[in-house]
Amino acid sequence: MIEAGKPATKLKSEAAQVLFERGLINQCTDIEALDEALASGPVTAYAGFDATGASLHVGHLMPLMTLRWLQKLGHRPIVVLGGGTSQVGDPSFRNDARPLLDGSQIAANIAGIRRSVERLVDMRGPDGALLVDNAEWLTEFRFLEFLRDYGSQFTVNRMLTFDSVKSRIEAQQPLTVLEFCYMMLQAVDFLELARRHDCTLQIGGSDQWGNIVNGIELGRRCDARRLFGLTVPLLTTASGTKMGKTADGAVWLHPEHLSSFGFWQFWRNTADADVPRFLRLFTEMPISEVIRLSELQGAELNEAKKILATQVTAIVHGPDAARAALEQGDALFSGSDEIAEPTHRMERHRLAEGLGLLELIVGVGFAASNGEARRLVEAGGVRLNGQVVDDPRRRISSGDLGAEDRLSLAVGKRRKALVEFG
RNA sequence: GGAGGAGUGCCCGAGUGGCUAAAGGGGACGGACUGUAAAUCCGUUGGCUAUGCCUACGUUGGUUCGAAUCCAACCUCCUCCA
Repeated sequence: MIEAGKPATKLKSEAAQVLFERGLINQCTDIEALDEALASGPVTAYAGFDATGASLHVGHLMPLMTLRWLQKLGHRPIVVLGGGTSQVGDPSFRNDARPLLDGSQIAANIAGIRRSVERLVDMRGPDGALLVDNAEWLTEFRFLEFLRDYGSQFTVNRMLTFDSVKSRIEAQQPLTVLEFCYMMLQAVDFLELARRHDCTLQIGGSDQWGNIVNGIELGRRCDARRLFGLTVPLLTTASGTKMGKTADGAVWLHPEHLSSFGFWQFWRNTADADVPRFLRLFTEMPISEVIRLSELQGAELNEAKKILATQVTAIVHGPDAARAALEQGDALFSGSDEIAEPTHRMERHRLAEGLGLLELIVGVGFAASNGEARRLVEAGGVRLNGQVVDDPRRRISSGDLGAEDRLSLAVGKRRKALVEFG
């Protein structure tokens, strides 16, 4: 087993080298043997995603990037959607049980997750990546059969030693049998994929180590198979917090939960110290280019951040969305409040009715209530046609309209609108 | 089944009859500085037809001139005992 950060002993396979230099390897059960396997022919690798949310988020990006690289280098990815395991809930490193999901929620979540996955790995063609749902086999088992076939291969003694459940037990928090069996289910997944698709490598987050190891063991005991496990690093920011939060919560991959521009902004706002690492992990630029960009200093790093944002957005949302986001970003921060195209439309007669500034701010969605809008105005954060307005009672009249009956409204540095009255 | 403890604003958490739209912290937002970074500093952080009104401290009722604060019942969670 290797730990992250240790220098790569001469790796033979391109795949292992790439994953290593990208920083995608945290731990591996047997890097030499895996390297050997990757060098001698195509390897089938899988990563699983439970349907705990309606969309994947940036935390899921690392295993997906790993699969993407493997695919690019001639190996074959399988993405497992946890339609079965989601009915149980992974207890790993959690001090309380997950709320149980019902079937319709799981189905809806899987549909959302699938769309992001399809962008990241190529499912097309006979050699394309495979997308499978573990409900396919997990729901088929009968209880006694399952216990006899697999329950006999696990000892509670060993299961209790895993860090992933230790804290729960030490904290004397209840760990139900249902949750406790999760690791068996994931182990069976691996075995099943090995049998069905000759899958020999499982990739997961570092919290999945225990679950992965169980699968490897099961493969050895049942079928004398040689399986491998690889974990990707936990994604944290330079400031030490678990990464992936914005004002509205997690940084979702699905455009319905976070717009492609919002996604782009997230990466554009990366802290300086995170830029080199993120370029490696989340873009596919040659390492030489990554290094060049990483060496930029001071304000020049902003260029690197834009490239980072655009590259990641292109991977997750497509090149067109990435380009549009870049343009939108440039326009937004060009210094003026001018935007080329109207973002909102309002009925012209509202001017005659005495449209208030606060109403306008709420109308374009920059504040949730008049009170909030009022505070923004009083704090001097609101600009009308480029001029700061600090009177909350200000009314909008036709005199405020410029060419084509438009006016610009901006709140803070990053929220700008062009309203057209027609 | 028995005994005790807890449920407060986006989150954590103080508050045990009026001065409480509720300390403090976090987060978020706005401002200054700047590079859309980090650090720092300042301000704001329930709603409204706004010198007033309404809604809010698990739920429902009650005591009181007046309750987040007292009482009762209920719901949820936790701890200990059986």
